[in-house]
Amino acid sequence: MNIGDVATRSGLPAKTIRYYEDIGLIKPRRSDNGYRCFVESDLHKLAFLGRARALGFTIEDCRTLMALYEDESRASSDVKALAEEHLAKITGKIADLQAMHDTLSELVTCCAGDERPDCPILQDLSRQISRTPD
Amino acid sequence: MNIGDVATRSGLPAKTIRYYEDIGLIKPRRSDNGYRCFVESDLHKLAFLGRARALGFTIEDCRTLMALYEDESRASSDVKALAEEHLAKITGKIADLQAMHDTLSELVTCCAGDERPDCPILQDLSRQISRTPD
DNA sequence: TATTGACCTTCCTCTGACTGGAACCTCCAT
DNA sequence: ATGGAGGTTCCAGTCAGAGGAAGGTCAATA
Repeated sequence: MNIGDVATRSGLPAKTIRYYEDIGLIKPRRSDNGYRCFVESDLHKLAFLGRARALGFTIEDCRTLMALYEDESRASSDVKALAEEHLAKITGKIADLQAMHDTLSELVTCCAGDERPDCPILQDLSRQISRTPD
Repeated sequence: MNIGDVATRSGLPAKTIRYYEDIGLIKPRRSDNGYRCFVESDLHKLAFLGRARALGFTIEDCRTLMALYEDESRASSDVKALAEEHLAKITGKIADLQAMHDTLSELVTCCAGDERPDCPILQDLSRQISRTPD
């Protein structure tokens, strides 16, 4: 298989696949003409990577996950620990975004959104900061 | 005020303040010794930027918000539109993260997390992808 | 006066995970 | 012979700074 076929079947852009080879996540063979020559196991790895990335794992996490996947003697606790750590990060991000959302949506609700300049959004952003006491 | 004072009072790192000058968000004067010389209005702008960034607005959004803030004849609808656009992006990100969270937390729940290699997380990541039909 | 240490300056590189583009090569069909 | 669709490498850019090196400045102290 050439890279185009693998891109189609894995759903990953060819650029991304080349990048994954660059950073050592996959090691496809080469044909005599220099083209990358993918076999089913390469495709399988790429699909694995694609799904792990879709779950928000970093590339380094993916590297670890692949290593665990290929290690027949792994302990599932190692996988679970990695996933839980990642889950905690996701939870944190959601909380951050939710806080932004809440603040912003309240400001948006308060803003008339008409042709006048008065705007609670700008007012909030420009709140006076505490001065140093004289 | 030197940059250290402004950093303390605005809560922004000095590096960030220099960067904001670099990209033209602020234009502090210089003292004879070459030091940046900040006045209250610079501090006010930095606080504005800090809050806008804390709400997740991009730097370019911040640039626009500052321009609107300084434009006495702005229409609040312009501010509101920008905020609503940003709010929609936040909402989208939350949904994406929530989907990851849901999937991942289910997988984590299903994983025994012991010394055995069997792991539903890895199983899910390595699901066979559909083959091209023969 | 010399020196210390805190503070300031610019400049350069690095981050993550790609994406876009240029310049060039290869294959297959016409 | 040519055209177009694929493939290749390499370089630069993204975003919003962070980290660090090399050096200048200032105020206080010995």
